[in-house]
Amino acid sequence: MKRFVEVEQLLRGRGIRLTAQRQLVVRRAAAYLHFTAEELVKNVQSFDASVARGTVYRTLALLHRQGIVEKHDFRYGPPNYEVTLAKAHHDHLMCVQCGEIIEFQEPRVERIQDDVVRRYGYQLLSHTHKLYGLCRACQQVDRRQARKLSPPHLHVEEVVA
Amino acid sequence: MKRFVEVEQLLRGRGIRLTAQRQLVVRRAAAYLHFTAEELVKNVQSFDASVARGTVYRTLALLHRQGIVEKHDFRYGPPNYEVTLAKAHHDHLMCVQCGEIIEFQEPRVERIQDDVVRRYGYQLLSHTHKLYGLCRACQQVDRRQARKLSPPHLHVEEVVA
DNA sequence: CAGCTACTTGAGACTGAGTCTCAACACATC
DNA sequence: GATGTGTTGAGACTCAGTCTCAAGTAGCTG
Repeated sequence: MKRFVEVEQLLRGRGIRLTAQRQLVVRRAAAYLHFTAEELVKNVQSFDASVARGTVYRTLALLHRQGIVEKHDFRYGPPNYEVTLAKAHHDHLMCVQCGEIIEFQEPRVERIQDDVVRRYGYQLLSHTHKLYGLCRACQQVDRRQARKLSPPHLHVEEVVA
Repeated sequence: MKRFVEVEQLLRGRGIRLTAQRQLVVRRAAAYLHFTAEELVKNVQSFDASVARGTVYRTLALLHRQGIVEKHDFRYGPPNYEVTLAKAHHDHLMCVQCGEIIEFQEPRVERIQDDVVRRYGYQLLSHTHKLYGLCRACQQVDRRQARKLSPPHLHVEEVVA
């Protein structure tokens, strides 16, 4: 099932009005793994130029409040958003050269976190765990850079379904 | 030994000019555990109002390039900076209510990270691991909130030495 | 110490990302 | 179709951060 259908059902179920603009924003957002707010604005406007920037931001905030999208502050540039509905919790590994983002799961880390939090008497609400490095391809590009070769490869990120 | 002395020695050793403005910025930065760029601007200007905002940002960028300060994107608000010179690596636990930040070390997590990175063929360069929750005091404030009691406590953060 | 060069600074314009305001519009319900 | 509430587009605004540039300063060299 396409991801945006679930999101739309959820919103409707909560009595939230699903206007044409909101549908477009939801569908475009669901088509990407990770995106910045401005990327989403451009993408939405390429389908319907009359949708205002403010509307995209508002809808994004709405989805965030509803727990449907998550906001990630990767270093380097503005925050990334991600539609996480019906997705298991995961953390991120990012290539600082080409920007590829890999999602990983590590239950062992989650257990250690509980330890840490207990140690300081905190109540854990959420966490972020981000690893930054070079992907295999970029490590090679780096090595070839001395010889000034090809530009870094690109990762196309649009989800097919 | 005061922290800023080390920083100043390091900069001089690398042939970087230590102007009066830079000294002031370094000293004020070293006086805090965590601070935002704008906080630092205000703090520096309270000692010498003639120092321009741009100079503070420039010096902060210089210290960052020199590996002396680290930048942390906590959610909620602009990024925090931290003078990390001669400080062991650590991660952060933050109270989302009062903003207290605790630094913790967890070698076990570092080992698991190496696993993850190997699994995807990456070369690890750095990482951030942030836990968000409620500190002991704020958990209690939360419980009392139904009865509308005292405002949240404050954490004074200036370092004494 | 005068002259030269390179670096640094203050002031303020500029930018990008995000928020706010408000009049116009759309929708759901009666 | 009247009414009330929620949503939208347009554009002004804010805030953090960057850039530009003329003026100032430091560190040589002779």
